[in-house]
Amino acid sequence: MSNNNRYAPPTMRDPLTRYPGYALRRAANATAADLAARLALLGLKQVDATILLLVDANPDVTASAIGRQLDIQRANMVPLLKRLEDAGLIARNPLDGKSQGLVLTDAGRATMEQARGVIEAFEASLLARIPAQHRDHLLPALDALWR
Amino acid sequence: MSNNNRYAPPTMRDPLTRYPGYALRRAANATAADLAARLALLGLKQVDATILLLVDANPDVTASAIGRQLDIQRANMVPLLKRLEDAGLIARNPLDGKSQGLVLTDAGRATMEQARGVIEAFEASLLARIPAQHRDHLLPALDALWR
DNA sequence: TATTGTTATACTCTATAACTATA
DNA sequence: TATAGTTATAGAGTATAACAATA
Repeated sequence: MSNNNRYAPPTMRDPLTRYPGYALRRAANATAADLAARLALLGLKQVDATILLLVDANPDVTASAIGRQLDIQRANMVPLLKRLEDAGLIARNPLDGKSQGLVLTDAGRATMEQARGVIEAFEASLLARIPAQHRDHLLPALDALWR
Repeated sequence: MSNNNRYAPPTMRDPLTRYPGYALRRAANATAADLAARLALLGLKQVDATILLLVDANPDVTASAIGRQLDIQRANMVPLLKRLEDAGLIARNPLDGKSQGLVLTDAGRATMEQARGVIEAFEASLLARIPAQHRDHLLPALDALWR
């Protein structure tokens, strides 16, 4: 007989599950793994898709500005953008002698549109898993924690 | 004049902020940084505190069982538990010729109690930041995403 | 003086494979 | 045959310091 049926207590007591902050971390990890698997079909990581959408919405944005927006160090943007550039998805556009504006290539725009479709499907499946009476409360509650 | 007042659009357009899944990741990162800073005052990382609470609630639990509960690979539990053992917080208790039950030492119990206090204060401050009408919906919504 | 882009580097976290000893 | 504990190792992701060139 299983030890995990409704008549017996679960094998391990987890005193952390009553904490919203703990549930927040676990839910973020679980859903991130889901999204990562979906984006991997496009050859993209989460951060790649995020950057593509951000560049699309902000043509000629700089690497530094993206880093500030996403909490990524300037230095760590370098290999990230190099990968996207090597993949032919973004191009650099000198703004002055120092800054470089980033833009999507045609291929980048096409990939971005696919990524947006994947993200929207992911977000829909995420919302669908939440009981209806809680659903609309999630985004405002989360926004209060980071924005 | 600032570019971020209520009469001008923000400097960068972020098309991702309307997605609950994105907000989930950002909120998790932001709150994890907060908790990490608080626990660092006790010389603990988040995973350390988690393990201490789990061992306290489940005396003689095995390393493998903790790993399953927390989604940590067996192999990665080894250095984690070694650190806690070296710090004198946990002890190993042979169950049979193969398994080792983990228990808290007296020092481990004291540190665990402190960690629990830090976590409860963190969780209270987290909930306090969420508007009252959304507050009670957070935990059930998150639970639906990972449990 | 502050900012941009960059290089180099170190550290943490995580994933994988393999091995042994025991249940 | 499956599981527990372990070792070794490789790969991400991230943090820090430093530098040159430009605003």
